[in-house]
Amino acid sequence: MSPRPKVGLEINEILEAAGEIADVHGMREVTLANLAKKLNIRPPSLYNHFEGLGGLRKKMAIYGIDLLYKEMAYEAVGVSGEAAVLAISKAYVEFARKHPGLYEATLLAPDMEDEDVQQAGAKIVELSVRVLQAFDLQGERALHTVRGFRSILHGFSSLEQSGGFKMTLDLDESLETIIKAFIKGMRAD
Amino acid sequence: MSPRPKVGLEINEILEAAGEIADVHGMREVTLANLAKKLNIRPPSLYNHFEGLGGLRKKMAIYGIDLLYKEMAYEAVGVSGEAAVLAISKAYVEFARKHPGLYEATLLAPDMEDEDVQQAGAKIVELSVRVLQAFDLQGERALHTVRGFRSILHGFSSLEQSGGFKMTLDLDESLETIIKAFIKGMRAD
DNA sequence: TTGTTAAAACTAATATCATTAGTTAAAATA
DNA sequence: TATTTTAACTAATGATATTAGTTTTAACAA
Repeated sequence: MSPRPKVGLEINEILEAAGEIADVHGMREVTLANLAKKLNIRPPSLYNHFEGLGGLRKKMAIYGIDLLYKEMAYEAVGVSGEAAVLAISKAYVEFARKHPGLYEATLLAPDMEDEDVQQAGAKIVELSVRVLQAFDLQGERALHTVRGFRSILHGFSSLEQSGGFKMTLDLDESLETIIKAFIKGMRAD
Repeated sequence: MSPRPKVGLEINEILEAAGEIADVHGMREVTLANLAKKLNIRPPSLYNHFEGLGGLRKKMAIYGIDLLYKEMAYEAVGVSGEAAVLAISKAYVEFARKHPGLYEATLLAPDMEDEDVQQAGAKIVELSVRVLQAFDLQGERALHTVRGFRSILHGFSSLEQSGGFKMTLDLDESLETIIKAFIKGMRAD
């Protein structure tokens, strides 16, 4: 058997620390220097845990997507139809609000086509598909619906986070109105 | 009067060069070093044209937003109602396709709350408001509609650009279907 | 308990950046 | 032609990511 020395840090502790920096100061401040300082180690030591800064960004993206998925899935239990769609929608934007840095990280992977990143995202798509299946959409229309749903969630969160919505108009009300309208429009033949 | 020496580079030539780098290699490659090399000057000389890398990113964001606005406004002439909404929607995603780097730049301003950045974006919001007015939406519902419309366009473009849509399903058809459904749902009382 | 092994830390060094300071060249206006 | 403003330059600094090679640490086997 191979010895598995448990010395120092677990990858999850590292991602947690990196997530904290990202949430508080933004992804721009997630540098190997800053991360190492927070962990009380030297920057080169981080290379034992991931492949440089790009590797860290990739791992952070997956970490964030997984967390996002978990919160969506949690809110989806025990509800169905429109209520379920609204539930996972709110969970999505709530995640972006609570973890602005990690949400930013989910969009900052060096290569979004990467196998692992795709796989993490696929779970969210799958969840969306399952929730939207309640509306019995036919063939291609079902696929268009999923694309639209994702576009709304992602666009809404991004715009909200970057201060794109200026008006003093309740944001949660906007999201609910938008989602309801989209579903209604998609169901109409 | 103050002499205005025209020597060397115009700010627009610089932004054009920076935009080229961004479109071909991504915003990550837009460094002062790379930009200076492309312009055949030394990196510090760029500080005569903008305030460091942050200043460049801000100017690129505004430059991109302006360009995006122009293309949308161009496609909006001579059409009305749903056709107009579809026209500016297509112009939006087409811009992101033709200028992936500049579109990336529009989201990468160091401070999205910045006065100049806000002002550039306001023109697009205004155009959207004007086009959506054809549907006679009342009060707050009109504002929710604009928010939803922007979310769809931004989300769709971002996801398309980062390879978020995997299925072999026509993208333009998706966009048209999504926009039509959203409008239909918003018009329904 | 003790030796082996693999993981994870370290030091030292390098290359690439952005950035600042101070200086020089160039061109448009008066 | 002289002045003034702009925009280029050189030189230097500090921060960064990254590589190479080495040492320490801790789990496992003997």
